Formats: sequence, structure tokens, C-alpha cells
Amino acid sequence: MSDNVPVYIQIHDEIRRLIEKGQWKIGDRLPSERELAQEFNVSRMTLRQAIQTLADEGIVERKIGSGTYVARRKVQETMAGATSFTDIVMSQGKIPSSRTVSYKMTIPSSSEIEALQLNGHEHILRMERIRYADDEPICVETTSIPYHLIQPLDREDITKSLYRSFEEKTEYRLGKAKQVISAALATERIAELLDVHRASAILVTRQITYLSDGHPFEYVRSQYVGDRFEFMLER
Amino acid sequence: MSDNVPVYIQIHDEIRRLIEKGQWKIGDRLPSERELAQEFNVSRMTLRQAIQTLADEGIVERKIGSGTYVARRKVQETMAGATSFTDIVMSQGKIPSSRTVSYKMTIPSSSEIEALQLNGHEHILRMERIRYADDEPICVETTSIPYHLIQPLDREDITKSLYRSFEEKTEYRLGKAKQVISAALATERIAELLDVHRASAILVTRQITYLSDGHPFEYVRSQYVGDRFEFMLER
DNA sequence: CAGTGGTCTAGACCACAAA
DNA sequence: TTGTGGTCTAGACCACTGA
Repeated sequence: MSDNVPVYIQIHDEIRRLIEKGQWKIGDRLPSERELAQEFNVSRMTLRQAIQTLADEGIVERKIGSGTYVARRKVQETMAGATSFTDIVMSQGKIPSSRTVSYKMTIPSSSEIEALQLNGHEHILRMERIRYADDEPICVETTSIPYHLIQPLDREDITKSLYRSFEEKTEYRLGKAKQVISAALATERIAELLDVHRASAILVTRQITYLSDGHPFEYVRSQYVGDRFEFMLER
Repeated sequence: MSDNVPVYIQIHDEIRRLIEKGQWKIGDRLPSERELAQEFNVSRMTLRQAIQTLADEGIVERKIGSGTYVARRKVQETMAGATSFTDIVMSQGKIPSSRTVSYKMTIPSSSEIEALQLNGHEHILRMERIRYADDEPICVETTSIPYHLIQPLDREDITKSLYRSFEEKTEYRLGKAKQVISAALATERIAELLDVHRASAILVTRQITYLSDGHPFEYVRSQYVGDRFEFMLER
């Protein structure tokens, strides 16, 4: 292991790797703190710090008098860090996928001009996707991005892992995000895309992600099936 | 102080109380961990655990090699999670009000037993309120609290400003809150209370607020009219 | 009952900040 | 150089869970 990285972080990473590798599955009990401490050759307090970090991240759950278990889902990460649909779904043990319904360079609508603080002469990329968890449609997501920001990215960068590609291939860094959540009834078109009845309850979110310098980066409107998705947050 | 409450929680509460009292103001440096440990007559590790909890809550900030400082209160503090009903309504230039529909001591339901971690023999206070903005009904809110926690409070304390009264009149301190947001259709009863059509879109939130020692304090279920309310988050 | 996580002690050495 | 928070040890006792 590398030097000058605290031991408890190294142990945290190792245990997390083992869980991801499948050494322990969801609901499994980990070895006791005393056993793990011996195994990693550290004191129990140090081992506990590693477990504490995992617990803070929602990766494991501790039960007094019983043991430490691989958690069913991460609660905190959902709204805390960079919320990607992929992370949320995977943390619940389901397989995320998506289908791109449309993808085009176009002229912004008035709401896009306002959200992205455009002058009306710039072009944007607008794409619409349906997102699935275990092949069940969960939401329809419309993303709009000023074209000049993502010029160096190709379509695969954008549709596969936008945030990572963007930070890797440009000098920009992402900053805060503002999100508004409301509820509405499904329109005919949305109902069809999501395979629900017309006038089902829909959880609607509109999010603007900003660059670290405060300029808008993307504007995302999502419509989730009300009974297939929940937002979780901790404060 | 009560027994069987961990020392580090007691110290956490005491330091927090001193900060609120003005012993140290925003930006002030607290005494060093070694000093505080001596002052509270505990080991440094225990004192650190108290400071850690305060840091997690954003009440203090640690700076390596420098010290521990009282964190500056940000306006964004409320925006870190979701903003409160009162704040959102007032920020839109409207006047918030509420009407209590029911208020009674009763036996907890199974979902309340689970959310509040009760044993089934304890009583709870359950109250139901309708919240308005400029006299337009916005949401129905059901709050459940273990009775023993609010025994010293009277009905006005509870309905007017529960959190403040609770922290003023008891030794308990409030900690984290977990919230889940989803969407559903209005039931007949909710539709009537909120003056909307049956099967309107409803934004549903369930929140559990915890004490600083991790025990549940209250369980709140809210149902907002979908086209009259939005949640705003920043992250 | 034995085993678990939760708490706590009284030290220690480190990297870092500030004077 | 001094003092700070960050990490770490090798024990200890507790309340709780589950057989």
C-alpha cells in the first residue's frame, strides 16, 4: 500500500473493493471488527474508523450486538454528491440502462435560454433519454447543454458518462447544482414512453448544473414514474 | 445530565449550547482539543468524537495545524437540504398559515413504530395540519412524535414553533433528518382537504428527524398539491 | 450465554500552520 | 519552533443481539 495515505482509508478502499468484487454480497455480515482488525494488522479503533467511513457512505450498516452488514442501498449518496441516475440505481442493486430517443443540435427554447443564460444566438445540444432499472422504465430525461462547452466531446462521451468526460477533456470544472422538484400528471406521450397509464403521478425535476465559475453548464428536466422512484436526502 | 447518554454526545450538546449562548462567536477559534479534553475531563479521543459530530453538522470547521473554528452561518444553510415550507412561501412574497385538523395522544401505527423505533407500548402525539400560502391550501402534513419527548411542552409550543420550543425546554438537541420524496395521486380525503380534484398529482414526502444522539424525534408525512408547490435544493 | 458493536482511556508520533 | 488537528495503539467495560 502507498505511504502517507492513512491506514484506515486504505482499509476502507480494500473492503469496498472486496464488496464490489462480490466477496460479501448485499445483506451479508462482514467479519467482526476484532477479526478484521487482526486480519489487517491494526488496532480495533483504526479498523472502526474504516468501517465508520463505509457506514457514512451507506455502503455498510452496523447493528449493535449483531454485526456489520453490506447495506441494501446507499441513502446519503443519492442527493449528496454528484447525483447520477446510474449511481442511484446501481446502489440499489439494479442494473441501469438507457435509450436515447433524440439527440440534436438546435436553437434553444425560451426556457432553455433563461435556464442556461444564453443570448439566443448560440446553439445547444438537446437530447432526450429514457432511463431504465432492470429494464423497467423509470424516467424520461431531457438534457440541454450550450454547444460550445461540449464541442471537444463526441457523442459517446456525452451519452455514456458526460460529467467524467467533460472534466477529463476540458479545463472546466463542475460546481453547484440547483434542483426543483414537483409533481404532475403524465401526459399522453410521457405515459407511453414510460409504459404507465395516462394521468399517472409523475415526479418532475428540473436541474441546472453550474460550472465552478458559476456559468450554467446543463439544464435537465426529468420525469419519473411516481411509484417506481423516490428521492432520498439527508441533512 | 442523564446517565447512559454517551459522554461525547453530552459534550457535543454542551459545546453547541455554549456556541448558541455566544461564548464563542462565528469565526472564533475554540480551545484546542487537548485543552477541551482536560476541561471536560475526558481523553482526547472522546473529545474528538464530540468535535467530529459538530463538524459533521457544519457547526464547527477544523483546520489542520491551526485549530477548530465556529463555522459561519450561511444563508445557504437552509438550501443545503430542502428549504422549509415557511421559507419557501415567504420568499415568494406570500403569507404562510396553517390549520390544525386533529391533535391527539394515541397508539402508534406499525409504520410509526418502525419510523420512530418504538416498542409498541409507548404513546405518541399525532397531529394533522393543513398549510396555506395566502389562504390557498398547499399541503396536508401529519406529524408523529413519541409522547415522552414532548411531555414538558404545551400545545401552543408544539403547534407554533416545535423545534425552537423543544430545544429551549428540554436538554435534547436535534440532529440529522432523512427525507424521501415521491409522487402519488390524491386520495379522496386528501383531495377534499386540499380543495383539488380527486386523482390530482401529489408530491409526497416522508421525513424522520433525529435527536443528536440518533434516536428518532419526529416522523412527518406531507402531501403537497403538485401544481402549487415545488421543492428547491442546492448541492 | 458468548459474541457483537459502542464507548472510552492514556498515551504516541505525524504533517501542517503560524509566528 | 511551538501548537494544532490527524492518525494510531492496546487495552478496557458496556449494552445489546441471538442462540
